[in-house]
Amino acid sequence: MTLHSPKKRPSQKPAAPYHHGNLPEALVAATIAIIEERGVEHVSIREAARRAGASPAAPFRHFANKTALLTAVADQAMDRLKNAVEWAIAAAAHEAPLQRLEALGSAYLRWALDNPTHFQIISSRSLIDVASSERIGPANSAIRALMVGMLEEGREDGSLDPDLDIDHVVLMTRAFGYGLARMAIDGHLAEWHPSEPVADAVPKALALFMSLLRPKAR
Amino acid sequence: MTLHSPKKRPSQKPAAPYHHGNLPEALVAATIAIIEERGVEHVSIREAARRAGASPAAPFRHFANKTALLTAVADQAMDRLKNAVEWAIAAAAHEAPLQRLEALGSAYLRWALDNPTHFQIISSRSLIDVASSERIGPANSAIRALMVGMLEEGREDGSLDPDLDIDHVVLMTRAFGYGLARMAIDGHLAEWHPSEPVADAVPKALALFMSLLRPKAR
DNA sequence: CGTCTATGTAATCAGCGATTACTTTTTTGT
DNA sequence: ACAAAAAAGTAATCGCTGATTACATAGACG
Repeated sequence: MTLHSPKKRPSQKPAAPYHHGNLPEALVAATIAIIEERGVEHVSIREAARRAGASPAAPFRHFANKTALLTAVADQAMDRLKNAVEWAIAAAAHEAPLQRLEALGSAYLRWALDNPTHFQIISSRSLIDVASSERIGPANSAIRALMVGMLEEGREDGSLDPDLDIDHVVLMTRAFGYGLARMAIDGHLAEWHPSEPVADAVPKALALFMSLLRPKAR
Repeated sequence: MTLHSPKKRPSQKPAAPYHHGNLPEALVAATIAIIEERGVEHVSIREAARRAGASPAAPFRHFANKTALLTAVADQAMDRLKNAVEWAIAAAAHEAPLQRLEALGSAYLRWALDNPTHFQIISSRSLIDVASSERIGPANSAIRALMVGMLEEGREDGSLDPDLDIDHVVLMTRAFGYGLARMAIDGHLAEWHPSEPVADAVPKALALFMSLLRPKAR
């Protein structure tokens, strides 16, 4: 006890400094882990704080409430979905417009099935607050704009019936894709269509839908 | 205090007998009221018990847990949806098969928009336990069977492309209808398609979808 | 160096789902 | 008719939750 440095904390491990360093990110990561382990309905602020090594009240310094925390998770998830979609479109850049639309739908559905918990969060409107997010609304608008562009192109080159109102085609397409993803993730699909594994039925349904969009042989 | 009847309870009002009479039903009704007032995520067993005039523990004599209570609500809601759909089909009994399918879809969507809270409950797979319900699974199967019947009829009379696989058409149709209903109820539709009131967009999207199902002019 | 601010904690509140032990009523068998 | 059993209620309690308040500490910055 003579020449030892007069540190107040002689313990070996760094022993959790008073300030975490990056608590917000740690909380988001912990929340994602909870969701993946136990489902989105079991998320609790206190558990996230526990995992991040903070007190139960600490999260409230960074997130006004539980909704804000989950909205931060949703923001991150939405970025990933948007990236997945944009990457798939870029890979299909040389194809016909309705092929690219199908690629978009395929990427959307694949991402949803691969990341069901993230999909549930960005889809929820009771757990998150879309209005207070800076990413979710714009990302959805961007995806919609891509769809509109492809459909307009398809109308010009004759691969889409020119009488169709594009706004409603976009809505119909989104309703189909969203409904299919939710059915698959929430378990409705397995109940409704038990004859086939979900992973097989989803792309088949998408292909069928796209085939209806194209002009029939005449 | 002499000739009065020796009743133990001389109070004027019946004063809440020890046994409620029909607590299960009262709890289901109270739960529905809570859902409609404050949303499905604010349902609590204790609040339902309070409204039914029972102690916080009383509900557990009739429902094993919160899920069981909400499943009872869902059972009742599913009956109503099934009735709405069957009534609409009966009213269209004289029409062509794809017209009847559209009538089914229209009734489904109208019921969903008119009863958003009930729709949310029967659609949820985290709040209720479909496997332990005696109504939900069969009702869904019945609706699916109606759709299959109409589509088979449509294939025979030439109003549906005979190459289409009916199982996948049914799945696609259900995904579209379910997705559209959820988008409308959860608020996605207003975000995605802001140019038009939800109540206008839904039937238009349905009509558009049905038009794709019919053979094109050739 | 000293102060201000950001970030953390402890203590507390009301509400929740669920369980246990106990009480009261109704049903039922003889 | 009546006692025993079953059904239906209650009170008290547990551990958990979201959120708030008052206080403590660390870091940033003049």
